[in-house]
Amino acid sequence: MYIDFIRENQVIKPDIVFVANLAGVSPATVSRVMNHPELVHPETRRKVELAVEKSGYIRNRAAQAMHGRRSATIGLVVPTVANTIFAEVVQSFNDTVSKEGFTLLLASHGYDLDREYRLIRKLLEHRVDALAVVGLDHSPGTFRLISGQRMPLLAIWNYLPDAPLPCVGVDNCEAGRLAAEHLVALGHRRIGMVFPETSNNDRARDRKKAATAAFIAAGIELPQRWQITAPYSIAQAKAACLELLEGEDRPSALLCANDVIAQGAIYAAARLGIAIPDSLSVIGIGDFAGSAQMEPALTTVRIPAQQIGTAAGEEIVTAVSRCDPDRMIRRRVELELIMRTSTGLAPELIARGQST
Amino acid sequence: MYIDFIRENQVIKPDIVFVANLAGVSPATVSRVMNHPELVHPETRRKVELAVEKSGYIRNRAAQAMHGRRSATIGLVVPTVANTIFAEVVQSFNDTVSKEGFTLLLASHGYDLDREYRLIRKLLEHRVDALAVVGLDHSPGTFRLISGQRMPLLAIWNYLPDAPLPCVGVDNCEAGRLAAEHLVALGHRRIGMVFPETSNNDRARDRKKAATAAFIAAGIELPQRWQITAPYSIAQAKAACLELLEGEDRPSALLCANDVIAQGAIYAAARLGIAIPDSLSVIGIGDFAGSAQMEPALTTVRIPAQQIGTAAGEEIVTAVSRCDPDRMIRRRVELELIMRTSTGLAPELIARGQST
DNA sequence: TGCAGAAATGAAAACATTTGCAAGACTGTT
DNA sequence: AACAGTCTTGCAAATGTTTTCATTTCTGCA
Repeated sequence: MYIDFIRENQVIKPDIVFVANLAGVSPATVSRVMNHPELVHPETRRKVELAVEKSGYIRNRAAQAMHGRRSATIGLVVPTVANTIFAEVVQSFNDTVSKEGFTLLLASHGYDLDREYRLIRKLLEHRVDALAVVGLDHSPGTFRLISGQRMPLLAIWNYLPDAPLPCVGVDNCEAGRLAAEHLVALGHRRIGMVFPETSNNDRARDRKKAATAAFIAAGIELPQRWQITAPYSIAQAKAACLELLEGEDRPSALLCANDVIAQGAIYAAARLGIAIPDSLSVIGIGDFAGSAQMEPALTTVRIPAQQIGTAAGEEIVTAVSRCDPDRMIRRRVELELIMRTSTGLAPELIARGQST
Repeated sequence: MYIDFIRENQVIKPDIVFVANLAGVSPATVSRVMNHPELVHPETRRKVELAVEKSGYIRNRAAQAMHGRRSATIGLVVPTVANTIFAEVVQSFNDTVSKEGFTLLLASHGYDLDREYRLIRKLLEHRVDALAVVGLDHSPGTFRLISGQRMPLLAIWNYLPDAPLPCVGVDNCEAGRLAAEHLVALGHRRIGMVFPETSNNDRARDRKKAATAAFIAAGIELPQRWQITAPYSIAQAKAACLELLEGEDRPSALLCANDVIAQGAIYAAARLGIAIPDSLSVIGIGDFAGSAQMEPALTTVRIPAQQIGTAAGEEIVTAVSRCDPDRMIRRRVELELIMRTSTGLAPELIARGQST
C-alpha cells in the first residue's frame, strides 16, 4: 500500500510537505486542516484529507509541541498503580482527559518523594500541558520546581481548605474521624489501629491523627501494643494483624488505614476463627472495588475514587484550555460512611445485653 | 530566585541558548553536556552545569524528539487499569523502562478494539520510541497501522509460539488446560465455568477453549446451564455466581476465567453458606495480589505479572537501543498451578471414601 | 621550538510544524 | 463595471534542539 512512497530502497516517512504535495496545496493548508478545519474550503479539506489517508500521514506532536503549542499530554504522578488504591482514579482520570484529546504520561514513585521530584522533572522535560500529583506532601525541591513553571498543577485525592496547591479530593482528617466515631458509637473502647509508615504519606498521617483525636475526645486510651504498622499490602497487613490478634489480649475493634489493610485484617480474623463482627469489628477507609462484596462485607468510609478522577480530569482540562495556571480551585469530594457487616456493637455491650 | 530572568514583566523561559550565554559557551556545548558529557572538558562541563542549575533550565524533549532523536517515551496500551489484573504489569513495566530513562505514555481502551486503534494512533503522533500492547487480538486497522511503522512493537501478557507479533507472556491455552486438569484430577465431573464475553479478548477465549477441550478429553460433559458469563468485576461475578449456585442442581466445581471472578465466586458461596472446598471447589487464573491471603486461599494458575512486566520492559528497552524494530522475540513465561484451599476432592469421592 | 595528532569547541544546517501577514479569489452591492 | 468586504491560501519566520564539519586549542614528542 505504501509502496508508492519507497524510493531507492528508502522508506519515506510522509511529513506535512509530502502530504501537501500530494494534495497540491501548501503545508500551511495541511496544518490548518489538522488544527483549524473550519478555516479551509470544504473542497480543499477533502483533497487534503484524502492525501492524508492515502499517505498514511501521522502528524508529529513533537514538532507541534515545539512550536509552543500544546503537547496534548498531561502528566500524572502516583505513588503506585499496583494496588487497587489508585488504579481506579488513574483510570477515570485517564478516561476524562483522553476524551478531550490528551494522552497521559504516567509516573509512579513508590512513596519516595525524592524519586517523585526526579519524575516530575522528566515530565516537565516532555512539556506536559498540566500536571497532577497525588496528595499535598511533596519535597521542597518539588514545590520549588513547579512554582517556577507556569503550568496548571493539581493535587488529587486530598482536600484541605487551606491547601498550598489546587486540589480535588477528600478530607482525610474527616475520613479518620468518621471511622473512629463509628467505632465509638458502637461502644468500642479497646481499639487497635493499623497504619503504614506515615512519614511520606499525608493521607495516612491525617487519617491517623484525626482518628486518634476522636478516640481521645471520647476518653478512650490507645495502648501502644495495639498500634501497629503495616504497608498497603494485603499479605503484610494480614501477617501483622495475625500477630496482633492471636493471644487473649486483643482489641475489640480495628481501625485500618485503608481497605487493603482492612482486608488483610479480616482474613487474619478468619484464619484465627475470630467471629466478625461479634468478637471483632473491622473498619477500613476507601471502599475499594470488592470491599462491598467481601464476606463479611467491609464497613468503610467511602472515597469516591472515580468521582475524584473525573473531577480532577475536568478541572485540569479546563485549566489547560483557559491557559490559566493560577486558577486556585479547591474542590472537595464528599465522604460517606458505609455501614456493612464487618462492624458491630462492642462485645461488652452484647454481653451486657444478654445478661439483662 | 528566577528574578534575574524576568525582563519587562515578561518571564523568560530559559532555553539552551540562554544557558549557553550564561555559561559563556555555545549552545552546542550545552547540548553536549546534556547528552554526551564525556565529550566536553570537565571544567567547561562544571560551568555549564552551574548555569543549568542557576537558570532552572529544563531541556525540551519535544525539540529533541523532533530532531529524529528518541522521544524517550514508550507507549503502553492496556484494556483497563482499574482492575488488579493489569495494574501489576503496568507497574513493573513502568519501573523497568523508567529506570532506563523512558517515560510511559499510557492508554486504556476498555476492551474496545476500535478505540484501541485510535489510541495507538495518538501514541504514534507522539512518536513513542516503542509500543507495547496487551494480547494478540487487534483490529485489522491496528495491524496495518503498526506494520507501516518502523518501531519496536511488543505484545505482552500472551504467548503463542506462532504469534504474529513479538510477545512476552504466558500461554493462555496452557493456563486453561492446567486449571481444568486440576479439577479433573480431583475427581470433579459436574463443572461450571464463569467467563467474560470472549469476542474481544483472546486471553479469555484461549483459556476457555483449552479448558473445554481438557474436560471433553476427560469425558466430562459441560451442560449449558453451568456455563455463565460475567465481566471482570467482583460484584458482577458474585451476582452471576449467586444465581448459578442457589438451588440444588449446582456444579461441584467452578473454573473461573481469572481470580477476580473467582473471588466473586467464593464470596457468593460464602453468602450461600456453601462450604469451600467441601461442597464446592473454585479455581481461578492469575494469582492476583490478595488471592493467596483470602480465606479460603484461592487455588489458581499463577501468571507472574511482575515477571512479565519486567521482561517486557527489558525487551522493549533493548529493542529501542538496538534500533532494531524487526527483532522477533517471543518470550514465554512459565505458568504454575498453585494449590491452595479453595479446591478439594469432589464431594462424590469424599462420600464414597466415607462409606467404605 | 616545531609539529602531528588528539581534544574541545563553535557555526550552521536540519528537524516538522504553526501562524502572522499579505496577497489573491470570490461575493454582493451600487 | 468598480468596489468593499470576506474567504482562502501561500510565504516565510519562528520554535529549541542535535549533529556534522571545521576550526581552534592543547598535548606530547622529536
